[in-house]
Amino acid sequence: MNPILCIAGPTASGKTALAVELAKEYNGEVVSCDSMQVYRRMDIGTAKPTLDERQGIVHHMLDVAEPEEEFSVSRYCAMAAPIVDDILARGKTAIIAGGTGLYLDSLIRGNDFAPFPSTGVREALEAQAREQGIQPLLQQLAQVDPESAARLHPSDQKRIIRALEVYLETGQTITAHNRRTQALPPRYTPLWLGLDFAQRQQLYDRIDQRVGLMLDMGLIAEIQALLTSGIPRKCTAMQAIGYKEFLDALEGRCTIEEAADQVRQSSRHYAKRQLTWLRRNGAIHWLTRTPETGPEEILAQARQVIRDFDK
RNA sequence: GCCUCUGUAGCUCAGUAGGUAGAGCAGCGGACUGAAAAUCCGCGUGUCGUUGGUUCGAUUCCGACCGGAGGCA
Repeated sequence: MNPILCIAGPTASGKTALAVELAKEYNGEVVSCDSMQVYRRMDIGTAKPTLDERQGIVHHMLDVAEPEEEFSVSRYCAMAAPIVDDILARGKTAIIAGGTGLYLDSLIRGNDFAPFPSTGVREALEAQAREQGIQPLLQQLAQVDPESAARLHPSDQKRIIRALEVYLETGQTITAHNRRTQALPPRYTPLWLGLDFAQRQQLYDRIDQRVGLMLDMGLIAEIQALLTSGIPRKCTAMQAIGYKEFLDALEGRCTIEEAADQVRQSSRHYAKRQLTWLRRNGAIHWLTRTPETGPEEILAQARQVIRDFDK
């Protein structure tokens, strides 16, 4: 069988459980692919698999950064690729499981990223955007990289700034850079499995349920502990769904119940975005659940896909 | 029981000086290459409570009825 399995799907779709079951059957190790589970001390709100849930299966890429640290796709790939290679070298199956589409694709395709400016270029551009609006920056971009300027929506400040900073820092356009990395052959060719539901509502119900569970498990206390440890409120980790909203409640901007509603809402929106990302990946074998299908049936479907692949 | 207000999209509400209606949120779709749980874009037909009447024409005016809120008894 293919030594690399990729398990994708929206939040609360059951990726963790499926990954562990398949790891047990195919002598595998799990490589988590989640932009928030990389942070230590953020366990409940990120739905990081507990030791019990891991059932003795080795999990990589969990707890590899402090919440106040900068983390990024590029760092993720730099750390995860050697781990995948090592698993394969030891003759085991690498099971890459997670919901962060960009990280998943970048790891698999072996994307190479343009250097990140260390000189405060970004801050300067952001300040300029704040003072004069994005229009001058977009015009500046149009001068050096007309393709990007045309492709990017004028409201997409974040990407306009990134495109500009890549040019200012490297002297090359992000368009040229992307073209080059896309021309490279993919680093891995995994067997893709995707989890989805026949009825969107079923996913949403699971999300609602999970948020309640997180509260019961002590999410509020987890956030308070992070705050007492002094982590800055505007670091990347604090943008995580379930954290930013309850932070508002803890700081008196809303009630706990309002925050919980907001978390459910943001999670639904997020799940939808995840599905949009995944849907364009034609390599995914979708395992679709209905209210009647239990975890065993999903596992059986997964086995079937793997068997078919081996033929 | 009487009086007043109210009934328009899944929700909250605008509006039409009579020519069959539009916002926010929800929902749905999409983009995405060093913040990605981030960031950004697109999509609005619904017996205008029911039923009579006036009118060429009613969601809009009038009546009755049925919901809802408040007030007086």
